[in-house]
Amino acid sequence: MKNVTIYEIAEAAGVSASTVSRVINNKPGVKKATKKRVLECLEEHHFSPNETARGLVNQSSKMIGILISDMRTTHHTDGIYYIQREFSRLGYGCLIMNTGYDDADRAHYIQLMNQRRIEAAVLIGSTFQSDLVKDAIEQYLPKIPVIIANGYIDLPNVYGVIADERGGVERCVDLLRRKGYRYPAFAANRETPSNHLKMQGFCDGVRRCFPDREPLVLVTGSEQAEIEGAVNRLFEEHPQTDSVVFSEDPMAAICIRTLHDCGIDVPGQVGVIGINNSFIAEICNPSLTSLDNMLLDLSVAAARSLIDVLQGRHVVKKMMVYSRLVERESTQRDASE
Amino acid sequence: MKNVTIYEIAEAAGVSASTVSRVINNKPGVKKATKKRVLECLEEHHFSPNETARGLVNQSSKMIGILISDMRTTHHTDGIYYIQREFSRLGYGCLIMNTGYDDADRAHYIQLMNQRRIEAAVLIGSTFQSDLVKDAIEQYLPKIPVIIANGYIDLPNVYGVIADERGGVERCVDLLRRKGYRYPAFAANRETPSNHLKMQGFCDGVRRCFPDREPLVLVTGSEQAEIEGAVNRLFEEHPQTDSVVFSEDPMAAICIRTLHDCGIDVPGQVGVIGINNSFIAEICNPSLTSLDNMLLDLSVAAARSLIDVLQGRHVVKKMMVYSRLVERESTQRDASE
DNA sequence: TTGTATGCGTTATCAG
DNA sequence: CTGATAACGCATACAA
Repeated sequence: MKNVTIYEIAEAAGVSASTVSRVINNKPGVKKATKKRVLECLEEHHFSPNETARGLVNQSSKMIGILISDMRTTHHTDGIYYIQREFSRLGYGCLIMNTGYDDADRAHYIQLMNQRRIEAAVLIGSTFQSDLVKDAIEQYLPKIPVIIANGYIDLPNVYGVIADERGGVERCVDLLRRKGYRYPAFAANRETPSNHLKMQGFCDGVRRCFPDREPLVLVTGSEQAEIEGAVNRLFEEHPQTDSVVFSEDPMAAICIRTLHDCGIDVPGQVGVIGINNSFIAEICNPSLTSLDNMLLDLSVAAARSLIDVLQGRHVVKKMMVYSRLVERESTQRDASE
Repeated sequence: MKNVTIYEIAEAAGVSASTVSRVINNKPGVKKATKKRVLECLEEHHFSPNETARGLVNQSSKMIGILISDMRTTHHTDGIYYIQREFSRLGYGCLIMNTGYDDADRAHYIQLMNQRRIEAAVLIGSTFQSDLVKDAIEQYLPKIPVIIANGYIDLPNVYGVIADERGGVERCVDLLRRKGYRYPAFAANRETPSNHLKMQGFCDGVRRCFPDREPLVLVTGSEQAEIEGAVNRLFEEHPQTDSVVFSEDPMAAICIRTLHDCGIDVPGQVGVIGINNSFIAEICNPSLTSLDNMLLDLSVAAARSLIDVLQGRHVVKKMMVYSRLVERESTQRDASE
């Protein structure tokens, strides 16, 4: 019960395989009548062309590869979704792989992508900015366009669109000062290039807004218990702390919960800011002020660029999408105190 | 700068292409020495086999297809993640497509999957239980194993593992009664087979726990504003309502926010239950009692089944994963009132 | 142990 | 307008 081939169609229609091929691909130079006949046979036999064979002869897989560390990190799924939809529209399939955070594994996945002869690749996340990944791209994907969402690698075939994390977080500090907070801290879940930029932005802001202060920065881990623990420790060891910027909304949400359970008022006693402006920011109580780093716009830009490259248009190699600070209740207090 | 082929390797190593092929595939009958020489050339030329060509000759794409309505619905990404990882381990690539909710589109995507000659398919979500999808499977994927996560279609090559939504929601009603709530309502975001089962479970529960009561059920839409509106309307039109079960956690979270803004106490005046036991349930304030329908376990079971089928083992055609009710603060009141 | 020839399903290049 | 024929890159039966 294998799939029917153009030869069987050809036989059924009393023509040659080439004619069938021409009909399938809407090529000119086929008599109306025969075309109609072939079309009928195609329909009747439920023919659907073998893309594998097509890919072989056309030297084109009509597939793009999407690499992501872990697609369960929700703030990236919007991007994948968008990219998949756009490329689907153009007849491309999307091979999606979760690489994890180990660079050697990633190199392996990049090789796999090459074996599938993908025509372009999207790497999602700043953590793909590493030497091993760079080497792997040079070795396995040197000729196809590669775009990094929220990152950049300096190679001829690599494009990047990055978020304005540093500037965005710096503006978070501005906001905190405007609201009367005096002792801000910054907490990241893990060490990533992206989080590093956020830390830098935070330090920039603190040094500018509170020149006498040493920026207080911590790395917590991603588990709920770790974050709760870190928050508790933070307020024990630095009781003067009156505001925290978190590298991701969920962390901020957990912080709000934790403080609430300790009887600490947000935003009255402590101001909290998250990053990504995700759904969680809306449903927090108090709702969460969050830095929207425009991850979706970023993916949109990435997809557009990639499509442009594939269609031979000139494309900016590296660009930045500006972020936007969305104020909500978690920083809403008078600048009085 | 095309990719190097086995012929070029053959030439470089001074052997024939078939020998190279044998080495690559670790087939027996190659002299140690030549094998070593070939291996060196392979390494040196950065050879990586063209999976497209392999697929053509082997009649196997080494790809599975994953169809999902919208991967932004977070409670499904865990499943995709797991499935991708398991199949990756076996050397399979995952072609992932977001189909949307239109059945005709889905049929189209199923055809696309066939063109790529995927070796198995995973359909994620109860909404794939439709006649058009069934027809499409019969027509385009009649011979490869297809598994539906949280659904089932009666076809020889289709397997299904479903969640115990009906029983689970019925137990939610039990819990509410035990906690002293008397006027429960149920709200779903949209009409899906899965939500339908939940509604039925709710009705079962109400009829058993409160025989004199007519079950109160509403469909709200998925947007935040729609849900807020529905909640407000619910308590206007049915002021006696003292508890609500929502088809998804985020809806419940929004409800908690909305009630809080109206000065209605949860769980004191109103009990709230969500479904999926997602991250949101933990960070709600009050934290959210939620029915864990074991979506991850469900995906695990689905992946296992699919792998078993592919490896020729016998597999249960249809199975159910039991749900688990996780009590948190949003229903935590004494049964007094 | 190795090489030759053939085919996988399709498209493209020629002739006719 | 249509039909042979040769690729595409690899694997395999068969010969040597």
